[in-house]
Amino acid sequence: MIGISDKGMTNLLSAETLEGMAGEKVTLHGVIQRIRCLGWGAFIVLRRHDGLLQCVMGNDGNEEILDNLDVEQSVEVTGTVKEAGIKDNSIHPASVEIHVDSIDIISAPAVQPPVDTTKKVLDLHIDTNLDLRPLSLRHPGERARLKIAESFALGFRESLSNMGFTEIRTPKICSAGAEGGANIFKVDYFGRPAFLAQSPQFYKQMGVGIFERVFEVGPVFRAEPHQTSRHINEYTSLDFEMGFIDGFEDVMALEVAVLRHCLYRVRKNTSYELEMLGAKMPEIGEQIPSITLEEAHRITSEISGKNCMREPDLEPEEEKILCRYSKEEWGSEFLFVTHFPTEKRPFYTMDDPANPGTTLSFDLLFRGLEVTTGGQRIHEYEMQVEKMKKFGLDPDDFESYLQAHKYGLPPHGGLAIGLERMTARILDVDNIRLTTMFPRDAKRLTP
RNA sequence: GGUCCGGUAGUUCAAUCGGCUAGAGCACCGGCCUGUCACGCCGGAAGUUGCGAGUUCGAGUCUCGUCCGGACCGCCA
Repeated sequence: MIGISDKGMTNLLSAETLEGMAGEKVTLHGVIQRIRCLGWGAFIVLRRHDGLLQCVMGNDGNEEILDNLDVEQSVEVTGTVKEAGIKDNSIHPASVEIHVDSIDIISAPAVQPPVDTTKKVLDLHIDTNLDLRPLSLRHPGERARLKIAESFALGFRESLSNMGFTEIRTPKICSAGAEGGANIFKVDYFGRPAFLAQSPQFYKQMGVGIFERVFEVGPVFRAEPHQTSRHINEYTSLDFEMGFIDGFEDVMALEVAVLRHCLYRVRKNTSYELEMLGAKMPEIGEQIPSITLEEAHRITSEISGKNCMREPDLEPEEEKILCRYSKEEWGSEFLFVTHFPTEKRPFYTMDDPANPGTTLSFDLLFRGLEVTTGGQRIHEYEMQVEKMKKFGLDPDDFESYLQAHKYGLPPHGGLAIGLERMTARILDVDNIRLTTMFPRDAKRLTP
């Protein structure tokens, strides 16, 4: 037997730690991101867990080792931390650098990278980028997007956790789709048909009966064969569901609070990445404006000159017009749109008793794109059974789900935020695939 | 599924009305450079123009077929 102790674990020497260590000798690891050779020596930039670190090495007596160094080698460096004023905003820490005593190659790539990841801008065709994802994501700007998405999701978890929500993990292999639609992936489950989850909706509602307030960060699957820059077939859904609401406005109010914290967390945790990418973070003022779908159509009809009044939903062009309008008129880059028609919303959506034909539901638009859908759900058993029948669904097919209603549920509602879409709009990235680590679309199953 | 656009060096892009040896940046290789920061300077190598057929004296360019991709639409909690 040997004992494994957590004492004496490797100190990762974060960028912040290194900034306070001028004059000290350190040994650390990294991967060579780029090398700039000058007559007297070289600048060796290491890619580390939390940024890029500049190392400096003179030629004298080092000709052979410098000659052997190459990008993407894993190295161990020993040297002295020195003050530096580095202008390149992809370097972090920027206030110090390492004056190298020795550098050892621990591991080297088998072949030269097919694309240039050493430059500030990774200038790749999207298809090349996605084919080479294990490599292209090593580029500081590419991986920064994933860090920002991570921080946003972390903010989501933190804020809900602090407000008494329980984080749940629900099955992704299900016996029926949450929407009953055709856009669902079928899988073989020991000879029985099963489906990949389109949404944790059913389980969130059951969760309300158990914990009152629940949330989940997880994958959802959509089998729609659409080919657009804002759709992928597997994405990360930030979901919550809460009991004892007075109306769907409570859900929207909570989203305002959650978003505020998510944006705070992104600013706080990824300021280096935001600056490197030149991101313009949105601000949330006192409130986020909210309009009904009818008002929305009136506005877009006036602006575009096209009559949109009879559209049951918002078209992509309308979403863009509305966001521009919201920013100019109300100073908000976020905009709620409420009261979507009954037939455009799933069967579990609560109808608005005051406005027949519409539902107590909302979308949140942000910078021209729908990033959230939510609303109040039906909590009474009989009402839910009736609406299923109206939708042409057989309640018997949803027996296990309906246990939640049958045994009593408080009035409740919730929402889902698309993480990759949110990240793409924060960073002004055109294609959602570029804010996804390994995107899945109709034509892409690898890497 | 529909409409439009594209496929040229490892990569990102040029190539005028169909006309000279298909060019350039970056990467790569060689040389130079005492603080770079998308370093700089000099030189070099690198191509079955997605694939197949056709028209033509001549095709990256025009036509047909085929494969692959992109944008938008349909669709979309």
